Amino acid sequence: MSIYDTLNREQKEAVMTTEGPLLILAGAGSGKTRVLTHRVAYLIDEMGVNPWNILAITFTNKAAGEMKERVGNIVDNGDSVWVSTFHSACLRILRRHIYLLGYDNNFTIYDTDDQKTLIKNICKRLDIDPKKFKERLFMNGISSAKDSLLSPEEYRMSAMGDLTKQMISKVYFEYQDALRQSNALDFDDIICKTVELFKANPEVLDNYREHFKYIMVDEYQDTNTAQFELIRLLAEKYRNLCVVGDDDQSIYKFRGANIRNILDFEKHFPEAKVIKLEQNYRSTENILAAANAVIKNNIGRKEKALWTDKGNGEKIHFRDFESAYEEAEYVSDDISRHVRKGGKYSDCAVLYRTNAQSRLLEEKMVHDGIPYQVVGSINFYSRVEIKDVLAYLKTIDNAKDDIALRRIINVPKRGIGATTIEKIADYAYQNSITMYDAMCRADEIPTLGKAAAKINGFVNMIRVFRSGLESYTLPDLIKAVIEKTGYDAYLEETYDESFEEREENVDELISKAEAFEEENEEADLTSFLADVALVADIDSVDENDDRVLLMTIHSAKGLEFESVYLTGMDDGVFPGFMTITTGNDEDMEEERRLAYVGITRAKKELTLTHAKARMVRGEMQYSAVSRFVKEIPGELLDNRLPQSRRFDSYDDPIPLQPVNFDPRPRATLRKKVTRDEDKPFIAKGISSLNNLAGLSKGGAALSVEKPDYDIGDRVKHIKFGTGTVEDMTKEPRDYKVKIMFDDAGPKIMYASFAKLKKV
DNA sequence: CTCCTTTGTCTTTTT
DNA sequence: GACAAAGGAG
Repeated sequence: MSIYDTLNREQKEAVMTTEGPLLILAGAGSGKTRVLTHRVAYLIDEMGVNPWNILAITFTNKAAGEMKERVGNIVDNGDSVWVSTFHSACLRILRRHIYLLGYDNNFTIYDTDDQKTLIKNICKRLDIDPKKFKERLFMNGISSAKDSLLSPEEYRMSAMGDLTKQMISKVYFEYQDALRQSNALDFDDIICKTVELFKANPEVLDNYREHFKYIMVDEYQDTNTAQFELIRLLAEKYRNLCVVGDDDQSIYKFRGANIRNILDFEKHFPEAKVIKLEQNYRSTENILAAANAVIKNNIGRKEKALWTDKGNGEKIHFRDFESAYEEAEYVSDDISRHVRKGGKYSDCAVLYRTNAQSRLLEEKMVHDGIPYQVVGSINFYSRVEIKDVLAYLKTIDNAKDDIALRRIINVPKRGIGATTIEKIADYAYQNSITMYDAMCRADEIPTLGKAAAKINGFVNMIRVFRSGLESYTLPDLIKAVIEKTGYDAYLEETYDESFEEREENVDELISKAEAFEEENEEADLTSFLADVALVADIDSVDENDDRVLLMTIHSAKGLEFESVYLTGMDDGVFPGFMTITTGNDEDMEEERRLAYVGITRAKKELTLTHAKARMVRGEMQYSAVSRFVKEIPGELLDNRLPQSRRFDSYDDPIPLQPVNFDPRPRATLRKKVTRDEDKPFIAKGISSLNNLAGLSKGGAALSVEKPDYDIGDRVKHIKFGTGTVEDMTKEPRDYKVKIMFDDAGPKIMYASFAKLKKV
């Protein structure tokens, strides 16, 4: 009996088809990870392929690590297989060869924040009105140009007759120049510079073609044009390319993912063999039926028939709530119940469409003492304090990085203000040198005056760090930076409330540097910075922790849980308001695929929740049950939808508009709200809001009416306990109350949401 | 140059 | 409700 006997017929066929192009259409939960690992093992053990000749691309670092581990469990010399993400694989290649494109091999990586800062600076220099042209527009424009491998020149050609595009083209040129000047690459560059490298240097490409004779790509449906081109270049010679994907799970169009890559695979590789994996080993029949019922509303997909032998299982739970607050309460309570029955916290995942929705859930879990981890929202490495420290390291490592330099030049404060910085930037720009080089010549810049002394001090400090680079270990270097710059003290005086947490984060960074040195032989500063730039938040999840995971559905891709809560199943939240109003079918289909991904994360239990009202950007939003819930046959749910809604067709726009929908531009609406606050429209909104918050009991329906407590009264809050009302001010829409809580200290809150009870 | 307040803006998903 | 930018005072 061999390890391959545990595979089903199709899986076995996929594992044993080692030569030529192969497309594996792997439905959700069909065991594709097993297929991939076994395929690697089979190549090595049975086909005698050198592990070094295998390249496997995964979607996250975490997935790469897991696959490496599993392969290592099956075969002896699995270590030399390249298993990594597109970005880390390309990074490894570029570190060796990018000098051929005129960059230094110790280039830095710009994340989205850095990108934005750079574009902002460019816009300022080009005198672009930020009100008319938003940075976002340029970022998206440039990014999608790069995703489709358009150089600034090519983009300019395509921009003919389109004023906005011409504008983007201008910025794109400047942006690319600035990146080169700073010896930096952005995320997209990591891929497309590799393609550029291969195209410009056939001998390098050939070298890697010989290296990677067998290539596998996971989550193929989410590759973009640049990634496809990269793979095509590498695989063209030996044509041993195996891609695994599911067109129904393509959810990264916004990031340039091109669903045609999977739909047209057989056109690009006519000799390709196609294998469908349709048996689902993850979910019960009910969950699968729900997923199938939703996804079948999409057109233009590859037909698949997922099935399972796991039996019906429990019905899908559907719960409808008056407010997002109650929704969070239910989810939290239900998880507690699950644990009381002997389950684990880590069996459960709470998923939502947008990161902002995590807040209420989190509060509730803190309150109930449920251990949880929020994945996403703010990546560890994008916290300000971490970015600051990293900016120091970047400046020490690669002094060409202007963005990093600008970040720390006056943090902590050392008396170098905005005017001085702009003078340096101007001088640098005029002389085509980096800002750091300009600062080294501070005495030659006439306009600086006495600020020059401060700049010399800064430059000297960086020089000292740099001279210590040889002798310091990474953690020591970070510690030295924090000490010499007085960064700890700076944190304490800048963030009076959160400084402890921030200091812990910095300590965490030091431990990560320690771990990095242990794991890597060549643990130099450059590679540490690169490693850190490509870490996704999901990579930090440890299965052995018994915690509930909270994350977006996007982050949950590739994961599975015993019990999944899909929260915020509201029309307007999921699918998003924008998708509904623009009426773009493609966008709606992508949202639907996202729903499909969410549903299919569940193994045994699936709970869908909807809240009739929730706060979105400070305003109450009312919504109907998500159309995706309505696409699930009623008999699969344990709780029928409310009759009136259930049989509404959602083609009919009127009943499904959020109650406060108003076609006027926001600004107009807002002004009106503040000016005549007791128009029926508003009054109605507020009173129903009060009902939802459970405040109508005392008869005080309108929140503009005074609460039943006053300054000096003792009140009780559900989370903060008892306290004394210190101040109360009437605002147009609500009362703002300041309370000194006995335990939690002073808080300012709005009366209608605080749910304060007089004691 | 720095600190504070006020004003305005907000499509969401991430390597 | 959260955050960045802008404006004004010290």
